[in-house]
Amino acid sequence: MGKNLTTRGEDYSKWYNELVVKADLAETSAVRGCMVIKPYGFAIWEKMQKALDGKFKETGHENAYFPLFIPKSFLSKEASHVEGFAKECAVVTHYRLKNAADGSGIIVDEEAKLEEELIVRPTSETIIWDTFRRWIQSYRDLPLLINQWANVVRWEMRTRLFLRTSEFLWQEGHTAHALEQEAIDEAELILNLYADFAEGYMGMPVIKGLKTESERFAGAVETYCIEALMQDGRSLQAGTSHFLGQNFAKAFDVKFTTREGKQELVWATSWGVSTRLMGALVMTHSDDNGLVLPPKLAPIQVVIIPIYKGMEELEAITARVEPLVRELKSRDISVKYDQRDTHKPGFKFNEYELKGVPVRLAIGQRDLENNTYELARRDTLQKETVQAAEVVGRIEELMVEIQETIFKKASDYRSSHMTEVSDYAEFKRVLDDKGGFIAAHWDGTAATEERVKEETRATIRCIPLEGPKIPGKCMVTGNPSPQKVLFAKAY
RNA sequence: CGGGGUGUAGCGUAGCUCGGUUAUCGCGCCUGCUUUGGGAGCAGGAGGCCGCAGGUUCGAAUCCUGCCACCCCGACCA
Repeated sequence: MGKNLTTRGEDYSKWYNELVVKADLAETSAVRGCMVIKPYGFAIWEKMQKALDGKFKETGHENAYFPLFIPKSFLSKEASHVEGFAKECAVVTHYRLKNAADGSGIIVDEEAKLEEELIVRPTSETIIWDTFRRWIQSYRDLPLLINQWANVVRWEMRTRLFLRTSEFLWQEGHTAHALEQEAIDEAELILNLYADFAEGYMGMPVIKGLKTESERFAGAVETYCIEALMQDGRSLQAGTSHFLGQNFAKAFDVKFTTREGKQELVWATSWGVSTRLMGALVMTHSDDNGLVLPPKLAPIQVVIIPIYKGMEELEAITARVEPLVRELKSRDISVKYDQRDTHKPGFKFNEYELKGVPVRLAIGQRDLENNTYELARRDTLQKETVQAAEVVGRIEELMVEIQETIFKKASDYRSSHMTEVSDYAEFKRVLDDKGGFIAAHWDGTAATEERVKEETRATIRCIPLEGPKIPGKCMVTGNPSPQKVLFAKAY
């Protein structure tokens, strides 16, 4: 473990990569663009999964699982969908290997060529809608609210741990509805669910909005998104929820019989969040000492570190700690008592700070004599000495306080990096000097959006759903604009 | 796929311009003793096809050719 996590600003990307590796979340793998998620990182992902899955179930969704492979012909059934994903698909062409005749090793057996190539799913709309056609006959089968936890593969040119890997884990929801408005309501329900999760669990403030046409999901009529601001002033798309209209119903011929006996196409949504949220979590809260995890997602919420000389002292400390561990566990607080004799307390302090454990509790001879504990909180690095009788209550308070404090800190950062501008010169100046979100008027055309992107590398992150909608004039062309939109450099 | 860069122990590196004993240093790892309230100290030890293949040479980490891999900047993207 080094002390050199301090390069933020100068080289944020390097800082991020080192942090992910040193905090034991993940590492690059031997497979191009893929990563290995390590046990500590996966434990955080599992907490995210559990919280999200609970929310999906509360709102009537059910989990299912669909194939990893998609026949090439399925993908091409929806025109804009295939166009959006064609350039980044891994393709299975053969099903057998053999020993090379010249003994040089294993080669692909050309005789085992598939008649139809299989695509490793980049997303599952097509395979799922092919299935939905058989599941949906009548209005009684609707709405159909399905989610799947899965891995997908997108062969990106450039990858970054968690933020963009060739293979990633996610959940993808796919729903079918009898009425257009029902599907729109579903897409918005999920958008709000994602935002509540991001803010309530991750402590990460997000902006809910609509994507512009050019940023829209391939095959969607409307794409809703949540956008979060990272500490280097760039925006990260943290989740999307799509209203698909009847595009996939048409492509896969999914019709149902209405109450009146008529045949109609169903209305659809799809939505997803991925392990990218792990990257967002790291980039939102971490500091130069390492990760800062929100208590609601921390695999270890409290770590207890004994400070002792000799086995007798350790035994005395352990005798006092064990009932405390039981008490904390009974209150659903995850606690680790680290009595390894192979590392000194100072080493452990730094290790758990690096890993973002919200609360550290230290106990030594001094505390045994005074009947106290030393509590240290990760978010502010403040220490306090607490009487033994009050320690459980104080820890419970801290779980809430830390969750609130880091959310507030991230919110304050975002507020201070949200700038309203009225002209293009000011826009460029703010973008260069400060970064963050910039609210500006836009004439609604793809041409203007493209021009801004080329000239400044900033893109329209979203058209915000909330806040004032005051008309004005486009900062570039001067043409009328119904409301300001949010620009930022993005990941 | 375009432009730039780097491959030396688990990680980070020196050496390469100008070829020459046993390949440098730090972290980590192993053993022992002493330590333990903020990343321990001392002593000893293990670990290398110097990215791969070929060439030049008495001799190659170092020079030449080819290949491969990775990183950064673009284009692409959750």
